[in-house]
Amino acid sequence: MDKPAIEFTEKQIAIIDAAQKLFAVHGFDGTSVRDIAHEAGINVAMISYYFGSKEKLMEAVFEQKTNYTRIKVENLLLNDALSHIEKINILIDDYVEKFIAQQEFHRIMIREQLIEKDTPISGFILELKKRNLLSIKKLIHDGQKGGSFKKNIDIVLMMTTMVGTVSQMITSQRFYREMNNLEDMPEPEFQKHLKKKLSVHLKNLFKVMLTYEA
Amino acid sequence: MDKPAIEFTEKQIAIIDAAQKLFAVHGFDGTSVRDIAHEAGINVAMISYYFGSKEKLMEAVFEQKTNYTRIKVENLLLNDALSHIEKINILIDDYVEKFIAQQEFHRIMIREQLIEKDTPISGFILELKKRNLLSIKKLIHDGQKGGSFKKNIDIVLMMTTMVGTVSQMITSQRFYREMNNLEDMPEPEFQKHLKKKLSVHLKNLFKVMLTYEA
Amino acid sequence: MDKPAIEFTEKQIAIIDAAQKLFAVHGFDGTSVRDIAHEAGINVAMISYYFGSKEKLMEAVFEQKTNYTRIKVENLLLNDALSHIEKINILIDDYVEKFIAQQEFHRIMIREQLIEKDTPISGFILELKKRNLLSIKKLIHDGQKGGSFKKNIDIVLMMTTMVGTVSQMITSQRFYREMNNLEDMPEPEFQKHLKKKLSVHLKNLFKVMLTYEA
Amino acid sequence: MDKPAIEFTEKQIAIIDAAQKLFAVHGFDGTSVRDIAHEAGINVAMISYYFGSKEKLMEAVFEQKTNYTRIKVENLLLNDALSHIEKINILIDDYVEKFIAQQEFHRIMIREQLIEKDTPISGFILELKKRNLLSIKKLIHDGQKGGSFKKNIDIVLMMTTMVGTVSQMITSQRFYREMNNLEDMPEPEFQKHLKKKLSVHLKNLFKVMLTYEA
DNA sequence: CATGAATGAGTGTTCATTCAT
DNA sequence: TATGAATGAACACTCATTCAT
Repeated sequence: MDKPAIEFTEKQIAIIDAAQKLFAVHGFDGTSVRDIAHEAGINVAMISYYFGSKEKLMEAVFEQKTNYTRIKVENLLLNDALSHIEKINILIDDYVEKFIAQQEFHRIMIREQLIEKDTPISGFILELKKRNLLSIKKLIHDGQKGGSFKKNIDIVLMMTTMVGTVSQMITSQRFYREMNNLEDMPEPEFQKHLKKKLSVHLKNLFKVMLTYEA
Repeated sequence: MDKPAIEFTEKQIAIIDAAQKLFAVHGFDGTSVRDIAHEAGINVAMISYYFGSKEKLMEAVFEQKTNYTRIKVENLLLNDALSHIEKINILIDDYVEKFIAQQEFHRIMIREQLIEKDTPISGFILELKKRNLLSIKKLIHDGQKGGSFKKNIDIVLMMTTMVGTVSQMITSQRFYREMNNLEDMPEPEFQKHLKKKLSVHLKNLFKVMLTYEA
Repeated sequence: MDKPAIEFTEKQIAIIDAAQKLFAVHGFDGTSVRDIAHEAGINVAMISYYFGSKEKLMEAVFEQKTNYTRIKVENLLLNDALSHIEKINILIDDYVEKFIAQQEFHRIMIREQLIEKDTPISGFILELKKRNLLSIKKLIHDGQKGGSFKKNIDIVLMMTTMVGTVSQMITSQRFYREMNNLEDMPEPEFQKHLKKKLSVHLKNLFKVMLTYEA
Repeated sequence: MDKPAIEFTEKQIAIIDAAQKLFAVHGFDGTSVRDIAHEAGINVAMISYYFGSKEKLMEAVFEQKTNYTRIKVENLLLNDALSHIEKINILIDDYVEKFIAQQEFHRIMIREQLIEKDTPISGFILELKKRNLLSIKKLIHDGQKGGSFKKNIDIVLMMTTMVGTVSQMITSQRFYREMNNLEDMPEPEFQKHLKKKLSVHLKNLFKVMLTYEA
C-alpha cells in the first residue's frame, strides 16, 4: 500500500540527479541553486519554477530516491525454502547492495540526520527508518518463533551497527583504500570489493548477535 | 611528545565553543559568523580579529577539540595486570565515553568526512584516524602475539564498525528513544544509558571479531 | 583591423558611464559599488551580474572608452594636400579635442598610471600609449624624410609634454579659471576656450620642437 | 613670513613617511591605516592617537612635505650677476630637482588634484600653486621690465606645461625606460638622466615661450 | 604614553527567488 | 512553458576609530 509515486518529468529528474550529486558532497547549504542548474544544464529559474524552492527540491530528491532504498521483505517471509539466517543474509546483501549503489543519496541522509529539526526531510528519514526496522523485525521475530534466533535481541542496536558500519565505510573509503594499499584498484572493482567485505562482515556480526547467548 | 597545544584565551574558547555547537547542528555553510558571534555574545568582527576567517575558526575548533578525542593506549600496553581482552574493553569504554561526551564535535567530524576535498580539516581527521588506528593496532598485535586473539583480523573493518556504530547512535538518538519508549528519560540519564548500551554491545562484537574463527 | 569592439547593452553602458564619472573624481577605491549602482539607478547586484566584479567593471570602462581616445593617423599620412606641419597641427587638434571631450576617462587614466602594478588596466594604458606614440612617430618620420623637420627629435619627451600639459590643464581647470578671472564663464564656453588655448599653445611648442635646431 | 612649521616627533615623522610612501602608490582610499602602521612599525591605534584621523594624517603629510617643494626665488631676484634667462633656468633646475627628489609626494599631489572637493588638502595645494606661480611671475615680470622677455606671456599656461611635463614623466617612467631601451640602467643613474633630460627640455621650451614672438 | 581589544559601519559579492516577457 | 533580467537580503570580511588599561 505504498502511496502513489510522484511523477517527475525527464527534466525534473535531471535536476534531481544534479541536486543529489552536489548535495551529497557539498551539503545543502554548500550547494547553490546556480551550481545545480549548471550541473543539470538548465536555467536557474527553472528550479523555483519546477520545485518552488531549494528546500522543496531537496524534498523531491527524497521522494524520488527513497523508493530505491526501501528494503522489501514480504516475499522473503513467505519463502519456505530458505532458513531464517539465510533470509537475514539476503536482507543484508540487499541492504549493502542498495546503499553502496545509492551512495550519493546515502551521504545526503547522513548529513540530514545531523540536523536536529523537524522538517519534511526528517520525516522522510524517520519513516524510512521505521519501515526498514519493521521489515527486519518481522524476519527476526519469525526466526525467534522458529527457534533459530535467541530471545533477547536489541534490534535497534543491531540496526545501528549495520547502518553505522555501512555509513562509516562509505564516508571513509579513501582511508580504507589507503590502509589496505588499494589506491590503484579501479573504482568499479573497489566498489565490488567493498560490497563483498561489508556483506561478509555484517553477516558474521549478525549471526553472532542473533544466535550467540552472551 | 605531542606538539605543544595552541593556547587560546578565554574569549577565544567561548567563540570556539559557540562555533562547535552551531557547526554541529547546522554545518559549516549553514552557520553564519553572525550566528556564532551572537551565540558567543561577541561582535562579529572579533571572529576575523581572533581567527582570521571562518575557515580558520573551524580549524581552531579542531585544534582545540581533537586533543580530547585521542585514544591513549601507552599505559595500557605496559599494564601486566590486565588480560588482552580487558585492555580492549577499557579502550572501548574510553572511546565510547569520549565520543558521547564530545558529541557536538563528533557531529562536525561526521559532516566533514562527507566532503571529498583535501583541506586542513580533512588532514586533521586523517591524522586522528591514523593515530587511533595505530593505538588499537598495538593492542591487538600484542594480543595476537600472546595468543589471545586470532590471526586474521581486519582491524580497519573492525574500527569502521566501532566508529560507525557510535556515530550512527549519536545521530539517531531520538529514534532510539522513541523505539525504546525512553522519550521521558532525563537527558543525563539517557546519555549514561546510551554509553552503557554501546559499551556492552561493542565489547561483545569485539570479543567475537577478535577471537571467533569464522 | 581593430579587434571587434565588445558589445554592451544600454543598461551596461549606463553602469559604465556612472562608474566612469565616479572613478574619475573619487578613484577606484574611493568609489563603492553601491555608489555606482545608485548613480546608475540600478541594483547593486547588477554590477556583479553584468561585469562579474568591480575590477571587471573598471576594465569594461576602459574597453568602452579607449575606442574614442585613439588617434587615427592613417588618412593623414596619405593626404598630399597638407604640409607636414599642418598634419601635426591636425593631430594636436584631434588629441586635444578628444581628451577635453573625454575628461572623465582621462582623469581615470591619470590615476591609474600612478599605480605601479601590472594589471589588465595598466596593460590597456600601455597599449594606448604605444599606439599613440606610433601614430605620431609615423607623421614625424614622414616630415623628417621630407626635410620639414629636424633630425634629432625626442618624440617620447615631446609626447610627454603634450600629454602632461593637457592632463595638468584638466586637473587644474579651476585654478586656471581663477587665475584668469574666468570664474563666471559658462562651462561649455570655458571648455571651448580651453581647447583653443591648448591647441595654439601646443602647436607653437611642437613647431619649435620639430624645427628649431637648439 | 612663513607660518611656523609644525613640529613633529621622530615617531610621527616615521608615520608620515610611511603614509606618504603608501598614499603615493595606492592612493588614500587604497591605503589602510593598518598598512601604514605596519610600514611604520607602530601600533594602529597610534595613528588616531597622534593625528586624530586618517584624513588628518594626510594633512600632516602635506604640512611636513610642502616645505620642501616650495620654490624660493627671493635671492634670485636680487642677484645682479645673472641674466634673466639664467635666473629662469636656475628656477627650472630647482623645480625639476625638487619634484624628482620628492616623487612620492608629487604623486600624492597629482592624485589629490583629481578630487573636485574643497578640503584642507585642496587648500594646501592651491596655496602651493599660487605661491609657485607668484615666484615665477616675479622673475618673468622682472625680465619683461628689463626687455629680455616678450610682452604677452601666458604664465599659467607655461606653468601648466612645466608641471604637466614633469608630472607626466614621473608617472610614465617605466614607459620612458622601455621606449628608450633603458630598462637596465640602475635606478639612481636613471633618475639623474631624467633630471637632465627634463631640465634641458624645459629650458628650451621656456626660452621659446619667453622670447619668441609668435 | 602606549596599546591590544573591541566596535559598528561599510566593503564587494553571492544568494534564492521573482519578475516581465 | 521557459528564461534572462532583476531584486533585496544576506554573506564573510575589512575598515577607521575608540575603549580600557
